[in-house]
Amino acid sequence: MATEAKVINEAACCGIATGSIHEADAAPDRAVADAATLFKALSDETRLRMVRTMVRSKHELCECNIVPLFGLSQSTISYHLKVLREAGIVECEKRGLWSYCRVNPRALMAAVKTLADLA
Amino acid sequence: MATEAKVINEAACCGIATGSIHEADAAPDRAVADAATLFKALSDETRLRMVRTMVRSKHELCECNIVPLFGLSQSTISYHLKVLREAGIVECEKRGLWSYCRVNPRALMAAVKTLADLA
DNA sequence: GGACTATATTGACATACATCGATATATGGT
DNA sequence: ACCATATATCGATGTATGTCAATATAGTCC
Repeated sequence: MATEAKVINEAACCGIATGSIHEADAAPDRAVADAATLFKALSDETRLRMVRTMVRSKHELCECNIVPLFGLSQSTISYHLKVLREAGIVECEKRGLWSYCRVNPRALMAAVKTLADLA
Repeated sequence: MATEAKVINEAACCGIATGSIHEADAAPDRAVADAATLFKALSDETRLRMVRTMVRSKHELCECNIVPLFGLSQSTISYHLKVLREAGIVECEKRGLWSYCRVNPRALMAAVKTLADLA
């Protein structure tokens, strides 16, 4: 029951020492599920451009600042912001009519750590 | 023509200082395109599990080692390996009938750097 | 050359995603 | 109360993606 995982013992067709393969690494779990959600949010070019714009702006941005930069409809930008929000990458605060958004650096750092743990 | 990018000067509806928004950050370019490809390859749970298995195995793995771990058809695993190869994350070497695969740590590190540059 | 095996490719299919226009919701000002 | 504006949601649509079974390709061994 320790962290030492089960190991595959059958002979491999190709001569690889199968003892070095840990089934647990191939199994689905929370870590890969979360990482997949995060990377999925970052896998769209438009969303990456939005993140880059928010990060490099000195101030938080509202949707009305963002829309004219991308040549896409307001509803599409709103959709992308929602994806980024649900992945925890972006945080928005509603003040009056406007929704002020900024990147959550801790979420990006968590992604960095996930990747670094893989490598 | 210097790296100082164009800036948006129109008045914002919401009171954000628009002078701080740089159009160039929102523009598509090679950097975001490459990053999107990379993150897209990492955005699937099965592929992340494959990467994790390869990274944590002491030896390189061939497809015949991988297929039985995932409950997916051989053609599906082959497809995922192709996606990972084309993103530069995995390298495979054909020796005889077998294709020995391992993760390219430099590619993962490049992804880490891309993310860290964003944050 | 022929039988066998590992991997790659193809075609079909269902589901997910990005996008739009239209509409709904929420807030502020008059 | 009414109107104007910012954002969210909905319905439709085309394209991309993940999956499989079947087939093709390539290498090994007799």
